[in-house]
Amino acid sequence: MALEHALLVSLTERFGSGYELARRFDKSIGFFWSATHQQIYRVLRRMEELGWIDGTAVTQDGRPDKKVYRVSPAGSAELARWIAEPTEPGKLRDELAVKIRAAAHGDIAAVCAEVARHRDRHAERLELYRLMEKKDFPAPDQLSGTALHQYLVLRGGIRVEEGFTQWCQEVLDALEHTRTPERQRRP
Amino acid sequence: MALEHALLVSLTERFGSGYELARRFDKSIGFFWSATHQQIYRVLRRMEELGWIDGTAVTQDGRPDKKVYRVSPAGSAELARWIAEPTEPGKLRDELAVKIRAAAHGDIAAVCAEVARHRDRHAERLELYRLMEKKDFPAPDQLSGTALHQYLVLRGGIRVEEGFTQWCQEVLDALEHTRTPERQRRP
DNA sequence: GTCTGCATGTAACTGGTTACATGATTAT
DNA sequence: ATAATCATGTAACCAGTTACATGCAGAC
Repeated sequence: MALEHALLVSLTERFGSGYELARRFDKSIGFFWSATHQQIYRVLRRMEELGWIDGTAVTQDGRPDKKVYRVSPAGSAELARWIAEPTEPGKLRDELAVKIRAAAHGDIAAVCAEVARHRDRHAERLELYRLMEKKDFPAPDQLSGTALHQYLVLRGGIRVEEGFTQWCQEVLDALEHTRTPERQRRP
Repeated sequence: MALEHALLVSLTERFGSGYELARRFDKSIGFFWSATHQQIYRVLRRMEELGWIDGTAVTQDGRPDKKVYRVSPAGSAELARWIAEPTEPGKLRDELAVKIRAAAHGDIAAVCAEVARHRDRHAERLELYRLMEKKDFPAPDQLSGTALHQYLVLRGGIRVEEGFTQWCQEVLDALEHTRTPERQRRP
């Protein structure tokens, strides 16, 4: 049920249309909770039915009409309620781990290539996040409120990506070591 | 599509019934890819239709009959094919991050409690994984084959849980610091 | 004249969860 | 008695993805 509430957060801070929300999701919130525009439209409709948000049709010229949503008092209450409610830590789901575990039943060289690819992807993400950290939060000690919370989530992303890149490297080292054990010790 | 292949791995190493697979999933593979027994039964049926596995009804006395599955040559081929196929790094989905991001719109004390709870859960998992590491893999340098791959996946779990516990602590420190900033400096 | 951006939508499908049912055996 | 374990299943549901459709505006 987090998508609804992620949208409530986004709309609380700035009202907008489904399209705009989908674009916002490509940044910040989308790093840890993503959704396609179809899913967003559907959820917005349901949220409007529930009375959590109010939609207003806005006619535009030169552009398609749009429907702008605002959080209702009921929506704010729901968000506050949800925040205080305990959540189960979600389970991990990593296909790469399944492949590593399955490596003995296939081509180990291919698994290595795959792990290297993932390592590079995670390293890229990590670099992006570190750039954002430097640029958007140069003085983290002085942060408070929403800016602080945004920073803390970004820190989470950084830690996760660090963990993944390091793990991929560890796996690569171990797998390649067993593939060519003698060569490692030659002068 | 990873559940099918996780089941193929499990069945390749030891044949078994749906029930047994579900129980195995509670350990090892289940740490990074879990499934309910209903989902497993359904997927097994589909896999049998595809010819990846062969099921044999086994009558037991004193216990309910069961259906034991074995991987067919086609199943082995499919597993090998899948292993070599590239996969997209899956997106993160963490509700806790959404809550932290939303903290300004609700009760920050409740968010702190939630973060502390998650930190403890992750710390428990971490301890469990470290125990498994010590007990099941006392000499990781000598590992090879499936045992090595199991170990490497466990290492991933350890890194992830380390990252999460540390992140939760960082968030807690930051949030509690802003709640009572003056008291931190009193003698 | 083709491509990108804005803006929304339907339909079909996949993957997974929740709730419930059955029925025997063994352990407390 | 009653609870847990073994073993499988149906049905309904929820969340999310993929594919496709529409149509105009502005840029190249």
